[in-house]
Amino acid sequence: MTELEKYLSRIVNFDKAELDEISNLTKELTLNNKDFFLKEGQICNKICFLLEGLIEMTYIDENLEEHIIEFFFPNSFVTDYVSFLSNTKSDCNIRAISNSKLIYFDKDALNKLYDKSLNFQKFGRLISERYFVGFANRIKKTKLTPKQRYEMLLTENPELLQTVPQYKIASYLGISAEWLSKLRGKK
Amino acid sequence: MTELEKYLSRIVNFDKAELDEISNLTKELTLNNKDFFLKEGQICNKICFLLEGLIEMTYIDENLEEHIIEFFFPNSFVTDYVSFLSNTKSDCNIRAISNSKLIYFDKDALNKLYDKSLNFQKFGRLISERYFVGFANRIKKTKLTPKQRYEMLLTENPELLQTVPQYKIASYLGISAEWLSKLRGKK
DNA sequence: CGTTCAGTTGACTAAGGTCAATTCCCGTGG
DNA sequence: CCACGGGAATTGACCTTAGTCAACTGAACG
Repeated sequence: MTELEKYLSRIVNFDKAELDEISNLTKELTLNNKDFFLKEGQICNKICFLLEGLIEMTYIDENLEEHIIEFFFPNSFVTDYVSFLSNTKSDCNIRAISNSKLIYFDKDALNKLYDKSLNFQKFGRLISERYFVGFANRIKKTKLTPKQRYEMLLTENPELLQTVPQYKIASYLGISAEWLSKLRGKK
Repeated sequence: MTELEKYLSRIVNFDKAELDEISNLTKELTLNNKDFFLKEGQICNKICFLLEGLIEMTYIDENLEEHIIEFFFPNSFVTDYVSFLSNTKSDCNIRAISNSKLIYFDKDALNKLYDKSLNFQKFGRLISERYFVGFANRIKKTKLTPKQRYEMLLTENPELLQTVPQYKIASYLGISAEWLSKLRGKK
């Protein structure tokens, strides 16, 4: 059983034939460090599953400043789901920040799948729901102060601080790199 | 055709029988100003459709401070979708802030529906996706400064400032009521 | 008319940003 | 093995934004 199949099986109770059908749709993709998976202005028409490596998703605001909005780790889906769903140009960049191996579905393939059976529809629904729960929690965290957000990251995701340079963490938390450094020093 | 049916028809191409089936599952609910639809600690097992009135969703942080995370307007769905989906206790309050009329589905009814046909699964998926797009945009906005968030609200949703008291707007924006007042004065 | 609660205003304070200088780390070429 | 060059992190001085608290205004409603 592949990593993708393991992951999927935890979400929906697919039978062997269904898993095969999904696996047959996937294509492989290799990204080197700093390669883009998606550039601002493109429409995202893929959903990726990250096998190994590390990916960042950034957003460019109206002042042309780039903010990290998400890190993606192996065994999770990588996509600009908003662009994907609404078929609109992405305002995000998605970029490998270490050499990465992925597999992906493209949109047409996925939509065909959805129309094929209840289980596949259910799968699509559950993917959305998972994404959604993650984002909803993010919104709640934004009501915290930067310092609280940093402390929460420390307890929930300490390994992130080892694997990602500090200025990227700062961007993710929405604070300046200098201030993050000062926060860390204060301990 | 009811408002709900109109709304649904814009999402999925249901036939008459399907729409009837959905409508038959709904129950009516009236909330007076300040009545709760959901209290912290409860599991949300309903999805409501707001017919008239105004609803707020708030979140109580670890310092026991209450923050508004969403306003709901007529012809939209009202639920703590996270609690609903993951079957966990909500950390949110959902409360009418004017007299409101709603109809709702409960979870069991909806799940039965989902298993009935592809179109209903699709409906569930699309509901999630819509919710999701809304939340994703919220996350991007949190990278802006409070002032920028206020200005964005002004241009995108000016009527909100008429219908909702200012201290609630401040809570929604994540700033103090005094500071919002000062921002407004500076124009 | 008082009460009450939302909104405003001002003085003060604290959190966090900005800029610049410095140091640290690490890879690369000699 | 060393020198140096560049990006990341730290530190300090200074500034801006926003929070806090308290006093005041103002409208709404009995």
